[in-house]
Amino acid sequence: MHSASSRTDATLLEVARDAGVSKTSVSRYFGGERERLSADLQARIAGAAQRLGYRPNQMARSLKGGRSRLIGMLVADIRNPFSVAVMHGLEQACRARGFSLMVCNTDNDPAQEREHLALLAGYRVEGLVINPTGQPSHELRQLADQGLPLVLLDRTLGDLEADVVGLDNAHAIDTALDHLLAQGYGEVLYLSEPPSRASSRQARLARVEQRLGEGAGLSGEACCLEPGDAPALNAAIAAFLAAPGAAPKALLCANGNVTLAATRALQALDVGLGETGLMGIDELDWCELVAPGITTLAQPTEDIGRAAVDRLLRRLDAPGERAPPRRSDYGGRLIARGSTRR
Amino acid sequence: MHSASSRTDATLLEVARDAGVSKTSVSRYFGGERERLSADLQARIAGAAQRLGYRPNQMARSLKGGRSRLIGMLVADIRNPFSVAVMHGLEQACRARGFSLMVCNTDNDPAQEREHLALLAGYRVEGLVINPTGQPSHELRQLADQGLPLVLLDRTLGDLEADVVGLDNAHAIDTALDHLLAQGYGEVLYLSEPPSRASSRQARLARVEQRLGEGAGLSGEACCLEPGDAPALNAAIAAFLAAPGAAPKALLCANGNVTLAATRALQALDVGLGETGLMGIDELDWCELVAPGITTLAQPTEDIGRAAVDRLLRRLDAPGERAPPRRSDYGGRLIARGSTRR
DNA sequence: TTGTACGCGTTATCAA
DNA sequence: TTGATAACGCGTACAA
Repeated sequence: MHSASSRTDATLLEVARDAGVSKTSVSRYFGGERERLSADLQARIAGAAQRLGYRPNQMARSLKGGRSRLIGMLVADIRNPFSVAVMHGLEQACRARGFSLMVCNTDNDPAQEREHLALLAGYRVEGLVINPTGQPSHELRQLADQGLPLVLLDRTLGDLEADVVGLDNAHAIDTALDHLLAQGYGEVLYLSEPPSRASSRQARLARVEQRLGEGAGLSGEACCLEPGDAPALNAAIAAFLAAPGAAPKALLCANGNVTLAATRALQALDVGLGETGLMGIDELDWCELVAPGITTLAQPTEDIGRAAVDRLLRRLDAPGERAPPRRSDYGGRLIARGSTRR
Repeated sequence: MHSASSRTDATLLEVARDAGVSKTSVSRYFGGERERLSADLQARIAGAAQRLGYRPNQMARSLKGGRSRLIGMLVADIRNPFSVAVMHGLEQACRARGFSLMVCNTDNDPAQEREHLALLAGYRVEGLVINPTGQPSHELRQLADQGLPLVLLDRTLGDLEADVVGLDNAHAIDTALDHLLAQGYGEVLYLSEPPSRASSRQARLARVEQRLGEGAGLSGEACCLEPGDAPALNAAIAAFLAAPGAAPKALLCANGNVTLAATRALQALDVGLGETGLMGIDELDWCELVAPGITTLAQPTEDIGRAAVDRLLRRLDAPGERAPPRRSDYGGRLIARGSTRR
């Protein structure tokens, strides 16, 4: 029963010989043209393939046809649940349309990004979905210039010619601030990681500053801190809460990581949630568990994943068209909980 | 600056022509044999490759050489942080040793598992790391019989010839129960998903029942529920807490999912953590946030990932040896928090 | 409906 | 140190 130890896979030719037919027929059988074969041949081929444990060699297949049927994904931080959720949507959409997804994690490291890019290019992925780290690397620009379909998640990247799929940041900020206002909060501290080169952070920050500048019942400030700098975060929050002001105060967090850090900080400062408002962009499964529940704005991650694949395949179907980059924005969903109930 | 829209990658032959050398020399240059080429040739090839934006075609490379340099991973639930953490370790280890990781998510669906298996086999992965769903599929058994190196994460799978890497379940249970005992709890409710075909769940459950049967200061029971059946869970916990008994009571959760569900249930029942003990296997980033912090037993996920790759490559380096399956167990790390402090 | 012959981009073998 | 040539496994004309 156990086969030889050589680990040589059966080839199309072997199947053909075993079945007593030609290579072409076997190729047709596995290439989705079974109808064109006689019932007899089909049975013989199926039998032989079964017997030999034959599997078409994708490498050879894509070498010949030029179609690898592979989509690459570059994700900045695989441990970020948001990235995983998008990846899940992507993968589903890819499979549904006959593609496979090759995922590479860069750990926010430009060197790893370059390395992985070379890898994906080597496997001749037909499209690339990227959750970019910072500046577009030379490798990436080169691929883009070659005309490889590119979709950026959540943020634009320099002047790169690529579609962008992500949250409608201005609308998301409006939704959040309107919610806080409606709940009776008047003073807001917006917490974000440094927006430096991440366009989505810039967009959110800009909208926050615009809204807070307008007045209209809300005032406050924005504060950008390096992720992981807990002391600075604690200090910033403490200062905000200690500052004089009659209106109830609330914290708005730019993403899931910040929400996590801010929740830690509030616990360290022994501040009650709700009394002081807390709200974050990105829904996480623990947000309902931290009493009395943390209000979030959930991103439609599956939609985003699907949209990314759509963009990619649209470009693949119209090769050489060079349509202008397009951006698709999706709205978030407000999940109100106790942390914004006074 | 912009290249043609055709998306045809430069080939080795084109580089050779542009550089005025032979294919062989270019192949040597990119195949890691640069030392054997004269400085002049090296420079000419480098220039031409640069100019043309050449990237070796992995497909063709692996077609010829038979080495795809690909490791496949099949994960049952990509949204499980434990899986992601292991995947992270795997990926690092793969890269460090010149391999790439192709990850497929099965969403616990046997049909998807089969499909993805066919895919990975098609790309001629040289090894497979699997977080199995249930019964070994026919496809999987076939690959194993062919001698494809296989590593199972966390659970054995029927009589499949494969290495297994995971937690030392008996030791983990002992650590957990000893901790609960030391903290003064005497009555334990062990919560798990149905162990049906998952060997690690069986192992944990068996050890729990053995220990609870021994007495030695601990008594209690085990309760297996379908994931997501919140009403049943609430009822089970309520019954446990209502039952007469002098000793302080504690819940022990078999994995992260169960911990999440149990935490929800305890909140619904308005039970204070600590007063009633709560402890879970698997560390999650929110466990410290749910007041007063949830005690966990963290799995050494990165170690597990690395070990899996080690096993795989060891078999790859000794082809045809058919060493007997081997199992590697790793110890967990206790993270004591307020939920087990009375 | 079935088979023959060639090429995809690369590496390996052998000769110079 | 270099180069010519034959595979690798498959798809796809084209011919029968």
